[in-house]
Amino acid sequence: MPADSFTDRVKDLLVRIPHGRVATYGQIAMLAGNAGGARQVVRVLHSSSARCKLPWHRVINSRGTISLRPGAGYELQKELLEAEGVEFGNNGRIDLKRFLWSPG
DNA sequence: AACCTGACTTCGG
DNA sequence: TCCGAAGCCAGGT
Repeated sequence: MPADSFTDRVKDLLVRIPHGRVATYGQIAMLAGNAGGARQVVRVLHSSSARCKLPWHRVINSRGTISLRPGAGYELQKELLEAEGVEFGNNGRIDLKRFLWSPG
């Protein structure tokens, strides 16, 4: 498989997300050079998280909430993020103003 | 090659 | 602010 595909660039970006920060699917897709490819980021996470190679828990949706449904990993992701210092609001939202990762 | 699916995003009501 | 519908791309079947 190609080494510089969109998928591989997504992997590189994911491992660059700093500890205690989060990124959105759309953001990763855009940084990887494929705006609108948010759903592909999901696929990458499936592949890599299955291999326990990437910090999949640091990826959330544009609303600042966890996309996983309760019982399907939601609580796990929340705990992992809180363990890194990410704070959740009463409604389970993360303040993207403070925790969203910026490659700059 | 066509169809299906998914941890999304955006828009309108 | 919340909900439903439509649009989106790539990999798996």
